[in-house]
Amino acid sequence: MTTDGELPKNFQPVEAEERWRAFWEQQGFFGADNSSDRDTFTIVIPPPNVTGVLHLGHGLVQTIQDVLIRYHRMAGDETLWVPGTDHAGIATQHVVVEKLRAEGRTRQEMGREAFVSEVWKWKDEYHARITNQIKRLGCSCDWSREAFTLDDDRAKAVRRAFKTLYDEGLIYRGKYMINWDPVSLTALADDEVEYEDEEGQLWHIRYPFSDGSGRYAVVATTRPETLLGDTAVAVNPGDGRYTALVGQTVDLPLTGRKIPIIADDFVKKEFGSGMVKITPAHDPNDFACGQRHNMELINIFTDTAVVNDNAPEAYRGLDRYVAREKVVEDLKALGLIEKIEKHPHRVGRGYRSKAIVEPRISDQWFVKVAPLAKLAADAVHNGETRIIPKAQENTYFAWMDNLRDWCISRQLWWGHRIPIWYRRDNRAEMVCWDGEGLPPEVAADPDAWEQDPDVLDTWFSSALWPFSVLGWPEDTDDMSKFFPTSVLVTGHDILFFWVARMIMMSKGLLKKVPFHTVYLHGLIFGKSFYRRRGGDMELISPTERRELCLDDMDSPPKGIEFKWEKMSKSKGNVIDPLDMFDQFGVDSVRSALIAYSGQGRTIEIDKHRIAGYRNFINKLWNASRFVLTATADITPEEFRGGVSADSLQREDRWILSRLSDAITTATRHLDEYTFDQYIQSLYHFLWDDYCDWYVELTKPRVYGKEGTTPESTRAAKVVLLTVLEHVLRMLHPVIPHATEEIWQLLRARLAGVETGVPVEPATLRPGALPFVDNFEAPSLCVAPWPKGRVYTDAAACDGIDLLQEALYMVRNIRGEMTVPVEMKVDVEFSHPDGAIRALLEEAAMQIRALASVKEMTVVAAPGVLPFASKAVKGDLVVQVPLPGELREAEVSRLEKELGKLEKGVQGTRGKLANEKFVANAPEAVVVQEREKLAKYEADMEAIKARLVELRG
RNA sequence: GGGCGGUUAGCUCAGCUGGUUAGAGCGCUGCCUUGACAUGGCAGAGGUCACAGGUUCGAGUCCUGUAUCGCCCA
Repeated sequence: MTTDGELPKNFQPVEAEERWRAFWEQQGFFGADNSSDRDTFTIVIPPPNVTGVLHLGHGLVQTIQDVLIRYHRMAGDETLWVPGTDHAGIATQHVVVEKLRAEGRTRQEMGREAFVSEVWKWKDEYHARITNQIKRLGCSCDWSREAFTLDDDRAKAVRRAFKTLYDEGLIYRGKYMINWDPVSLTALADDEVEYEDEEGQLWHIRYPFSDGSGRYAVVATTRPETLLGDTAVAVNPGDGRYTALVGQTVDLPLTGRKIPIIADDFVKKEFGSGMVKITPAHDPNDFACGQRHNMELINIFTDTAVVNDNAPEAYRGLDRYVAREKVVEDLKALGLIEKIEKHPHRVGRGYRSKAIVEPRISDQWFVKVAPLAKLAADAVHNGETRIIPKAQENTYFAWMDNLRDWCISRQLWWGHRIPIWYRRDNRAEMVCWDGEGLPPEVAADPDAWEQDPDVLDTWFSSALWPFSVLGWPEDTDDMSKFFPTSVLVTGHDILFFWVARMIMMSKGLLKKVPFHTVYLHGLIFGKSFYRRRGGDMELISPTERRELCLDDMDSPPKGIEFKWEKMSKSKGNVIDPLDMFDQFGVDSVRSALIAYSGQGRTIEIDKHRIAGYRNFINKLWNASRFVLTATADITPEEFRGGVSADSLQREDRWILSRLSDAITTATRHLDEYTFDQYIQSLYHFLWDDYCDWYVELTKPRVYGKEGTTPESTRAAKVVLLTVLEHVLRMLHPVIPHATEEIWQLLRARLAGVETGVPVEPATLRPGALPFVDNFEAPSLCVAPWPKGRVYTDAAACDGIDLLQEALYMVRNIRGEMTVPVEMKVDVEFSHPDGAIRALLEEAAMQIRALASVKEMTVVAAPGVLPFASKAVKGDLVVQVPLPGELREAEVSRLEKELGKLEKGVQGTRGKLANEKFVANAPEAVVVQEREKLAKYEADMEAIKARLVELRG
């Protein structure tokens, strides 16, 4: 570590991050104690998939959690953050299958066991990558409690949950229509299908009536190939056009089958001709209709969506889209296509494989969700769990009211095996077993039984996550100490997939909510660039984007536009967090993410904003560098001794008051989950109040300029250190590495660690500086969170307000009149109030330093000067004598000033002229307006008078 | 088609229960390498708060409608 004599000019993030990460881990600061008697604060991580690598969305969700966790740890809670990863059944199986395919292997020829062990290898590699990335972010998880959704303890929980629900009749098996993914070869739940509007066609097909009349029933369909599985034509019973036809039959083309015309309410009269084909085995609505009419189910596809033997020979073995073309061709040849129209329609795709889903009848396991959904909806209604932002609660309720049963079986090998054994000679006889190994019946006669080959939906195990990671179903100390957990942080896109199901399972199995608060953040979007070509927008490829250096430009060149879109590799709009870490440091990325977190559903992140926080951290670093150097002579004893109240100067009392406010504000924002405002409030406190004002105001004292006493110098130094130390503590949750780095430098200097003397709170001594010195803690991450509202000095604040105003008036003149800094000016302040004159006199040294002033005079009434730039604010008048040639510049400056005042006066005068305003508005508001007007008018008069003087 | 959310400075966003001349960061203009910081300092320009009505003494803020973008659901 560098000593503060040779601190680098800029903060070096990468090296510091590594060092402090190792230190925190070594010291075990992040382990939680389930035997402590402190209040708990618990978060269970949304487990990232082991399929991929960290993206900025992970960065956001982990940072929000870490901010909460670090804050509560500092605030003294027994704090636990459980990390872990998700086995992601379909996604992971998918990538491993692809990898095998590239190697010329298939899972079928390998066999289940070999394949699964192959997936475990993949999992181990990616798991290591993901966890390292989470650690790189600085996350303060308790890694001793890390869990994986497919490990042994979680398997126990899954079996117990399954058996419990099975015994209660909430899990059942049945033959129903499900969404079949013909690439992943598995069933999907309803919410695992993504629908998108695509340009399709509507084929109007003639079905000849069987009566030989030569007439046709015309049906419209978006999927002509399914004709091969049709079992009826349906009309609406109220459709007068067709009432007479019901009961007759038509000849189903290409198949030689006759099918009936039936009446059913679900048919829309307006769709096509009002007659629709019914394919009960390949469409959910038709399936329901088929059930009502007791129809046969003709499944015409294999599991890879190839036409099977239930169809006429000519079509067998064709892929569904090839079959479509042939069916249409054959129908055309027969003259049975009436017309073909363009028709946009919704196509469902598997959310992992992106394959078009085929509705299909099959035997699957389901969770009966209605009773669980009611429990889950009630939990939010009655406030046991609250959702932030509140608007999302409506979305949640809408979903809970419309849930269909949840298909939980997946025809995969990677996942929790369904804990059901069937008797081979009678599959209706089954055993559900939640213990280890085989159920006793099966163990007694293994050959007579076989286990269900399928695995459970990943979300089934994820739904148990908040309690399975704490040891449920065992009665563990972690469960009794840390459950229910405090907050769940996740993206609003998995409110249903995951959040709702956790609440359902937790309420259903444990009769408790899994967490008291759900905080939903937005999704991160990136900038994609397009070139306008005619009416079309053409995506600029990632390669060209790099060549043109579009990302480094502030605005795109002519002809190129950008759009914010969901990040995707193909669009080239992905911001790689690891790149950002290398470029700007982890703390900057964390800060930017937190600053963005207040936004709604989409977060449009720009790397300039990350750079902005890099600058902020650099500001913090340099302020600290200055303070450390300037206060090098302060001993631990002096610092711990504090400062007596009477040696505090006005600016000290002001900054301590401001610090008090900052503590209250920052704490409130963290408690209210307004993270953007938390960091913003500290940003301004540090940069504006502390750096721009306090540090500058105290410089004359710190440097011991004439007129300062040693006691005043010492007070300034102690306050500089005290405020800085508090800011470090408050920023630590979001900027953990840089703050620890600086805080440890302070601690090494001030804690008196070499003597091992415990630090005594300075607050205990009357009249002493009322802020506690906290260097007892070995690390900032376990230092106490500052307590708010301990110090207020209104008079000091008024004084600094006036001083700032006075300085602003002089600086404004300097700036507007373009007076170079090196040219020192003389200033005359005038004010009728002697107390204010005294205040200005006292601040003379500071005013000279901060406004480049040579001679400063303070008088009761403005003097007559040869030529001076003049500013007026109420009773305070500032005159800056300047060379006569600036007369014109002064006139235009004053005119500009006058214009500003005019704008203010107009509004105010208008209000006061309105009788109704005066009559109806609260007295305080009216008085305020009157005072305002009086001030404006007075200032205007003064400026006008001055203008007359100058012109005359 | 139903539901929800957004529309505030060139860009990205704050703005709580209606009441100072509507704010911030980045970008922009001018001056400045002054002994923490040019990843900086000081000063400055820039907004009819999407549009149209309404409620009110008073609307960025509340209500209705329109436009537009986006998300979810059918």
